[in-house]
Amino acid sequence: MPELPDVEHYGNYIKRTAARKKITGAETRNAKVLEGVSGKVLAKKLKGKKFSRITRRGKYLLLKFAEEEWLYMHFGMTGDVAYFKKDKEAPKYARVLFLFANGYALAFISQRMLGRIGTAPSPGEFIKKRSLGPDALDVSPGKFKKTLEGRKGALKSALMDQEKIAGIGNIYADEILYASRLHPKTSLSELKDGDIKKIFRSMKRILEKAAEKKADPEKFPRSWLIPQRKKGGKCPRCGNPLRTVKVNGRTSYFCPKSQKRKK
DNA sequence: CTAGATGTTAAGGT
DNA sequence: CACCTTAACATCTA
Repeated sequence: MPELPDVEHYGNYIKRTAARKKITGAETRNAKVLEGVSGKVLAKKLKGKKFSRITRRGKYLLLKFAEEEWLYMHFGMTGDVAYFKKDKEAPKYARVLFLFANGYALAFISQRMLGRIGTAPSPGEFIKKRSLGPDALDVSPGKFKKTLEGRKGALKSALMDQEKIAGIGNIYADEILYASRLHPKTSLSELKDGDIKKIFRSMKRILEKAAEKKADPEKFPRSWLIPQRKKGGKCPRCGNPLRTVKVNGRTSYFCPKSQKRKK
């Protein structure tokens, strides 16, 4: 479930497991997830290095392993990381294993193989190349307002546009809209300043709380939409069945009672 | 068996 | 340029 809170959690996990361990190599089991680098070159680059710094921008995790050398990870629609003892069997769908001198390995897991791994000279260069917007947890209220103001299209599409704000996907966009009591098809042009403030505050609160709960929906407040975000789900506020509508080509869940369309 | 699932990108169009 | 839609990617599950 890799949106911002999930990736934040993976980064924290690596910080307390694989970080600062001496790397002895990398085992690529599915080269499909590699971008711009071969398994052989990746292993050679990493050998003898350590992941010395870990940072995140939106849904991308960036790991420093040398001067001007960073590894980036993106998880696509499904993904995880797992640190395990190498004499044990690797987790299912482990596509790349980073091997350490202590006998452990870090698995990059990608069931649907939509995840990607590559290298970049620095987070700054990487962000520029991908045109990533500010991280959703970092963006200031002023910048947020400017990003949404005077534009066309659906609010939800803008929230999910990684070049505008990085980190929000379909699931958390629904949660933010639910908290803001806005219909998923609300367009940017009908938003008032008060709405933008409300959306901003909901966004920060939700992403922070979700990251704190390690992106585990079972630990989310029961007032949230996500645990009910499934067929037959009910609105935690009023108990009525949630409805769905397509926005941006993706399914949106919402409460028809509290998220009415203004226009 | 079929449709849809947390994402991104390309290609085409308005 | 800004924005929209559709398809594709590979795999699993309802």
